[in-house]
Amino acid sequence: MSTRTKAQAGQAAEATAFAAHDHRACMARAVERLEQDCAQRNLRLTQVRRRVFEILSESHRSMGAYDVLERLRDEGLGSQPPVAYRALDFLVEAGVVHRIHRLNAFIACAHQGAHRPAFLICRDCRRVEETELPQARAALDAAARDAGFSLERSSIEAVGLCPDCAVAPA
Amino acid sequence: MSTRTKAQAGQAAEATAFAAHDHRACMARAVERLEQDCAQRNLRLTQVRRRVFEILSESHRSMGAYDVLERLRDEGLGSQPPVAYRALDFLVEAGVVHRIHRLNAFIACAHQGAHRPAFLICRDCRRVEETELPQARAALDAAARDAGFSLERSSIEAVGLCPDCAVAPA
DNA sequence: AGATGATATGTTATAGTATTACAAGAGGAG
DNA sequence: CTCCTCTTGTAATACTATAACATATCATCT
Repeated sequence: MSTRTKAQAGQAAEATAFAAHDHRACMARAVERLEQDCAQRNLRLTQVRRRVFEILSESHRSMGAYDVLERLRDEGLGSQPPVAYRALDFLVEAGVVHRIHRLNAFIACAHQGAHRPAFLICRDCRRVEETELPQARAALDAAARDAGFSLERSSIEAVGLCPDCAVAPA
Repeated sequence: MSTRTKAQAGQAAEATAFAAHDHRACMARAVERLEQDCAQRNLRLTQVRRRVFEILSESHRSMGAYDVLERLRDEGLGSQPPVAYRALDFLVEAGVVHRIHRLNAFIACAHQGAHRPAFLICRDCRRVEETELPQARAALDAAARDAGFSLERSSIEAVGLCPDCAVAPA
C-alpha cells in the first residue's frame, strides 16, 4: 500500500501526492518547516502537536480526527477526542495542516509558507494533491468584491480519481 | 429578521441572496422550476420532497438536515433523520438543492438549469450567494488534467460576511 | 380490477464527527 | 518561588449521517 507502482524514483523539488517521490525526505522537510515556523512565531510545538503532524505526514492521504486519535491512543499520548481536535486546530491555525471539508478530514501541508491551495481528492485512496490556482482565487476574490462580500476563508475542493486509481478503480 | 434594511425594491432577473428582491416571486419561480424539472425527467415529486424544497426556499439561508427535519416533524411529515436526508439527497441529485460542505448544510438553488456555482457564505446570517466562476472552473479543470486526475465533483466555497452583516457584525 | 415490480416512506438502531465544561499539569517571566 | 498563561486530561454530550429492514404507494400490464 505504501509503495507506488508507477515509480519514477528520485525526489522532486515540490512533493506531489500523485507522483512518486522520496517520501522520507519529503516528510523530514515538512517537520523541519514546522519546527522553524513554530520557533519564529513563538508557538509551542508540544509532543502531541508534533506527533499529530508526523502522523499526518506519513502519507499524503487525508485522515479523520478519530483516525489520528487512534494513533495517539496507541502511543499513550491521549485518548479523548479533544486531544486530537486541539492539536489539529493548532496545526491548521499554524497553516501546516489543511482541513478537507468534503471528507471531514485533514492532511499535512506538503508546501512551504502560507498559501491557499485547491485540493484534488482521490475518493478511492484518499490521497490529496495540493495545487495553486491563482486565477481561480482571483476570480473568487473579484466575485466577492462585486457582491460586497468580505471574504475571510475559502476552499476549493475537487473529488475524483487519482491517476493510479483511475487505472485500477475501486 | 426577514426584511432587508438596504431595500432597493423590485424583482431582479436573477435572484441574489445578498440583494433585496421580491422573495415571494423568487420562491414561486423556484418551485415551478422544480415541478417542470421533475415532470420532464420523470422524477416523483412527492409531498415530502416538495415540502423540503419549499422549506429551504423560504430564505436564502442554509439549513442543516436536522433543521429541516424539525420543520417536517412540526408538520407531521416525518420524524426520523432518514426522511430528511432522503429528500435532501433527491433534491441535490436533481440539482435544485446545493450542499454546503463547510456548514454541513443545504440551500435551495436560486437559479435555473444545471450549473456549478461557487458559494459566498455569510458566517453570521448563514445566507448564501451563488456565483458562477467560469474562469475558476476552467483553472480547476486544467489543473486536474495536468495532474492526470479525473475530476468528478468539485466545490468552491467562501466564508465571510455579507454586506449587511459586515456593517453590523455579530 | 388484480397482480407485479419498482420506488418511496416509516422506524429502530447505530456509526461517525465535533464541542462544552471543568479539573489538573507544565512552562515561562518576574 | 510565585504567578500567570497555555496546554492537557477527562467526562459528558451535541451534532451529523447511514444501515437495515418493514411497510406502503405508484405505475403498468394483463
